[in-house]
Amino acid sequence: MRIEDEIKQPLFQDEHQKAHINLVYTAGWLQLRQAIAFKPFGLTLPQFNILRILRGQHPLPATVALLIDRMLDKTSNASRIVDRLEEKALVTRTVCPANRRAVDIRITQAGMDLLNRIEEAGIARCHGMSLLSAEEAHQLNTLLDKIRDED
Amino acid sequence: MRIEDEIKQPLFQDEHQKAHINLVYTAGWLQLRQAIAFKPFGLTLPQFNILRILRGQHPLPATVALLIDRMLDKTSNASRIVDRLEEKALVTRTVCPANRRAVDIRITQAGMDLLNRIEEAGIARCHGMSLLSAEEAHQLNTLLDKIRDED
DNA sequence: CAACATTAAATGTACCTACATAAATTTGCA
DNA sequence: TGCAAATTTATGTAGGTACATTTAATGTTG
Repeated sequence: MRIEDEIKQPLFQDEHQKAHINLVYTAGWLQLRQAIAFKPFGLTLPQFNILRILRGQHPLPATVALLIDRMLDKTSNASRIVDRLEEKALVTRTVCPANRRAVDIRITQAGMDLLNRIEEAGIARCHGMSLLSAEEAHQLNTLLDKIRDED
Repeated sequence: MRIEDEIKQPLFQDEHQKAHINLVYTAGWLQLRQAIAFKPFGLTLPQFNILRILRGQHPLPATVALLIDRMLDKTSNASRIVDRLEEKALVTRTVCPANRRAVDIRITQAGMDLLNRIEEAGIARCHGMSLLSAEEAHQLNTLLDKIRDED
């Protein structure tokens, strides 16, 4: 469906404004679908992403600072997301012996098992993007990188 | 900056997964910049968007249902966003005489003035997108629409 | 060494989404 | 008419972002 019809706004100032709105709308569309897919596993998207980072580190621990560094959303509150994972016994938190200000965060076996079950279910695959050819996906990457070029 | 470097993940499964992450990341990047621009005016992005819809309706009122219909984020809670705008006296809420279940929401003069000041400041223009040519913006729109085609 | 600055994480606040449910009103129909 | 169903908004709860502040531990420096 064209973006015009999705949000019932028939005219945009120009192709740039339309692309801006389309980009934000489409990202939200993708994230909503992913969130719904994760719901049966009792995970939110940020929780899933942190679990994956922890698995990538395993058997080494991660600190909160490392999680923030690796996360898509740098300003999110990793500390409180880890709270929820800890409540569900998917991660452990221990004071780092080498630097007692820091906290060592590790994925548990239960966390590993959950990630495996999610991946076996094929949930983590990129829904939606499958309608693009590899060439189109590459084109999209190029355009997106260009948008952020002033960074 | 390439998305690989932004999130310190050197390798992706394929161009599709990369495009997915790139899309979500870039949308967040754009929205954060917009949110920062609105902050001096005491508005959040959803509040600004609702104010614009109300101006589009003016002098007719809008109902909550109409706002939801026009918003990018269909599942957002328009009712509570209107709460905040009402507290700031940027909108009014009156029971709709024709249908007393519904609520007539109208932008106030203060709301109009605020929108004008924001637009004079050029805040609402599409940051970032300006680095794309019109042709590229069009290409981007085509790709994004295609992603959501299974809708 | 003591005082101060810096760092790492946690916490508080405001506002947001997502979703379920409640409350009030209107509509439809036996 | 009367009552159930549908509609419209508001509210409750869980979890998220954004940002300022606090707390504890570590570095640094006179």
